[in-house]
Amino acid sequence: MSKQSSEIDLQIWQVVALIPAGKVATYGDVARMAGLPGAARRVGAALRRLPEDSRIPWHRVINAQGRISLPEGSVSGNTQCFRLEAEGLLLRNNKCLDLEKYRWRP
DNA sequence: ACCGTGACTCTGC
DNA sequence: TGCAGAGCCACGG
Repeated sequence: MSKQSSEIDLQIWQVVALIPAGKVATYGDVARMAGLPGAARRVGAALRRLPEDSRIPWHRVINAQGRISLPEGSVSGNTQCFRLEAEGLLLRNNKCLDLEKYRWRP
């Protein structure tokens, strides 16, 4: 891994770390707040590189449709779903949540 | 430097 | 509501 790419990952992780419990942000939001407007895909890549034991609340990052972008049934996907519910977020139809209600607006 | 890739997003049919 | 297409950005081979 190059030093610069790690810098961007750190930037993204720092933004994600700011999302309060009970709130969520979309990949696009995180990218914009990290100074990388339009680089939503880059955010996903950064989260994928997070260490397994990281305390960064990566589960609070969802897609623009209010749904979990991880494959349904995957270990990480279930973990994200579980953690969101643990924070009191209601998943409509068991997979969709109300962005208007839970979206983090700094 | 070129090209394929992806935990994305928006538009249109 | 669902899916395909086309932008999108940065990375890695």
